[in-house]
Amino acid sequence: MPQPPSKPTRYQRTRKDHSTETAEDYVEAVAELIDANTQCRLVDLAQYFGVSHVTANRIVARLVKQGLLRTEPYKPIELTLTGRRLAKSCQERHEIVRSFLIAIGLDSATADIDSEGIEHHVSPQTVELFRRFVKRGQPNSSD
Amino acid sequence: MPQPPSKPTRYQRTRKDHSTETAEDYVEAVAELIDANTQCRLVDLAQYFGVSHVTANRIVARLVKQGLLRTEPYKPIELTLTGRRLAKSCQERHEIVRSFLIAIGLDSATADIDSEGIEHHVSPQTVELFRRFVKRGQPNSSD
DNA sequence: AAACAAATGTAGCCAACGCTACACCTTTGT
DNA sequence: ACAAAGGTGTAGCGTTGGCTACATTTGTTT
Ligand SMILES: [Mn+2]
Ligand SMILES: [Mn+2]
Ligand SMILES: [Mn+2]
Ligand SMILES: [Mn+2]
Repeated sequence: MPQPPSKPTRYQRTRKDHSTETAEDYVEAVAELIDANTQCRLVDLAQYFGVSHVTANRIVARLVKQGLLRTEPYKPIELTLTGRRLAKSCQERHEIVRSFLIAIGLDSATADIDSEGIEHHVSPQTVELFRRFVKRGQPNSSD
Repeated sequence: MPQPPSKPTRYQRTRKDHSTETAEDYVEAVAELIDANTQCRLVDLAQYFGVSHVTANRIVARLVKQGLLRTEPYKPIELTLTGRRLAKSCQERHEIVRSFLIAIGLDSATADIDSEGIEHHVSPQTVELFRRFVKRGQPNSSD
């Protein structure tokens, strides 16, 4: 038998979301820190995520191995082209989720928090619906 | 100095969401399986989540220790009162998120998937906004 | 009753992501 | 130049959640 696809459960989708979540958040953070601060040091990342520098260091090492970041010992952290692209698309998606939550009436502080988790679980279809909703204010009629 | 609260980053909130996610999903699943099938066996849970029975077993053991589930060897899994309450509130929150996504135009299959991840990251304020949005039907209807 | 199938339990492995403690490198200030 | 401070690296530990392999118990079928 040629391996029936046996569609993954929705829980498997959520697990997959979580397995890419760290990479997404880190490249996004590196991009933001470079943008705001001209460079991104390990301590900056550790503080940004509220973790120890050891945790940040190990994660950075893995993302280097995955081709998203570039580092030299004791030097600031840089994005590869792939990393920069991923950061950009994550920032856009994140911002759409955040502004959508605000558009339906959430305060911006809570929107900051909620969108940080939600952003990794929205399908392209959902992002598109959010985007349209934000753009046109209220309506979401079918068109 | 008396330890300034030093508000947790939004990433710490997301990590906290994830740390309670498994418990929430499992009690919800146990409740649904009992409701649909009169009892919940370990294999049912393993299949439900798409994991091995070993993984399900270890998680069930931890939830027993946490007072959410009750088990006897080789017997079906039961909810404690605390577990049943948690299951109910999670089911309600999950259903609000799911029906909200449908209300803004998402197909129900994708809503099933997305809501499975999103449900754990919505603050009470956001749930309330979702609930109101669903209640007054499409945004065009006024009340 | 015996055999077989299914469910459950247990041992032991791996990876991710937290941490502390300590060592080493770099930068800064005197 | 050198000491202090700060940033980085590494060793080692804990928890969670995946897995395979194998043992044991339970249920079903002959
Ligand atoms: Mn983000
Ligand atoms: Mn995030
Ligand atoms: Mn869920
Ligand atoms: Mn999540």
